[in-house]
Amino acid sequence: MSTVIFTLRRHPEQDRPAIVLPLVRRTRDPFEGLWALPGGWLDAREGLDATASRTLAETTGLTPSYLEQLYAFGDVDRSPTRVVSIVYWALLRADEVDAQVAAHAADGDAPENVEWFAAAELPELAFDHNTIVDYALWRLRNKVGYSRIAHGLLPDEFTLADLREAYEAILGRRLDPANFRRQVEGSGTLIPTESFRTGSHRPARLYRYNQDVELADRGPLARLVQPAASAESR
Amino acid sequence: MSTVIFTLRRHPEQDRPAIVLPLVRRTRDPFEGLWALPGGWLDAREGLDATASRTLAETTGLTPSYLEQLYAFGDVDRSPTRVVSIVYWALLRADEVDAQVAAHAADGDAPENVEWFAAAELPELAFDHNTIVDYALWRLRNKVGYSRIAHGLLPDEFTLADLREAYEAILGRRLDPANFRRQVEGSGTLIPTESFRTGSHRPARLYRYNQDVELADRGPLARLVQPAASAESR
DNA sequence: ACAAAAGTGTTAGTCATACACCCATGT
DNA sequence: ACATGGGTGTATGACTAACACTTTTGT
Repeated sequence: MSTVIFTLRRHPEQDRPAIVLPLVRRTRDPFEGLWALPGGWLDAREGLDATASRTLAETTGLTPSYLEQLYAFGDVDRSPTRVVSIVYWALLRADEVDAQVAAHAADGDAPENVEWFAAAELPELAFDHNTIVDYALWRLRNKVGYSRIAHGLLPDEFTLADLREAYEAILGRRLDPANFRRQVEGSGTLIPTESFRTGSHRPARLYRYNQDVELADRGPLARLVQPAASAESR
Repeated sequence: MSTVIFTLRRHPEQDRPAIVLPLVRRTRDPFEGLWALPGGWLDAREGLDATASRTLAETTGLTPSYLEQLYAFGDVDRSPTRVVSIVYWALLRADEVDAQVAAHAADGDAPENVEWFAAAELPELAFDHNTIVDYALWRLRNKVGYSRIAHGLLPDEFTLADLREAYEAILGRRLDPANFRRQVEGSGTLIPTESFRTGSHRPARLYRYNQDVELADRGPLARLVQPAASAESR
């Protein structure tokens, strides 16, 4: 069981955010010393989703805003000892990650052997994890085109530019601000607030996500899959 | 490991084809007597795709024209003894199924405890298999909208009406023949032949699928997943 | 001749894209 | 004042859906 965890990070020198994900350095064979996806072993008394949530919390200390099964990998040659690995992928809100990282830095108890990498510039990973990340990114890119999933990367309140930059980071290309505004406003998923973000140039209106709308349509799986995210009802 | 196997069947009394799938009657607890998806156990020396192909062949005696992993189900309450089941779904060409069924009928060695059911009128199934079939149908419906997957249900040569009826069976609604023709002709996946199917009214041109085009874009998984269908290169 | 499916043409509506333009703010 | 991002307006082309129409066969 492994999880590809995505969030958005704004590099200090750059002005545009990028997709980043946490990796864990392996401390034993096989692939000792290489970076790998965080994961854990399936507990006999635990559902698959619950296991993914748990291992994710153990790595990042956070609850994902979105969690979905990616694929089950089980080729005989993917590891010296053939292992079937069920892989999930998740989105974390950028603000929660920042808060968590800051808290760790203050306490001096940053998790050992965990590091965040830009998804576009990954090193060689253990097992078939490079392929797995590629597939997760592909799924994310596809899904952003027909769902509201990008909101899973943003805080409660955000500007249209924030949202657009999230889309741009995922898709890897610039979007027309004017057209983007109309599309997203017409989708009925945004609730405008009366607040504005000031600081540079003309203030931008802050929006809030309409929690009545699911981030993604999971079809007949929706009633089966109940992530422990009852915290964010509405 | 289970597989949802779809094919198209034209009922004698009806003129339109419908989606059907084979089920196996359980001969032991749990759920003895109920119908269930065909499946088998994972072999230690076998990849997941290979296992799906094998169990599919054991049930139908056929090689699928399309095979894709559906989902890994592993809720603790899905079975008295909690089992993680990796489920695949597959498409079979209608003509191959007909030939196989006819051969069995002639030999009198029709497989025991296997029966084909219309996907729209399933009985109560064992485990969570009703949900699994619903999900497979949902995936099929979605996929038919952005891929050429419906060709996996058809023989080498087919008319546009055949193809349209396959789409209609999957989507559950009628399509405009004129618009359907233009869309599919413009997609570049069809090769017209010089043959026509006669028999009723004006003869219809037969087409052939362009094997250079994949039935569906599998993204970064494409190079990993190599179904043993090298028979149909070109 | 007529019914029915094969196949062509035409039109209206919707949507994505490009881009010109005005608005409001910090410097 | 002016640069810059916020926000509005508008034209164009692509694609979808609806449907009238012609063609070709079997009966």
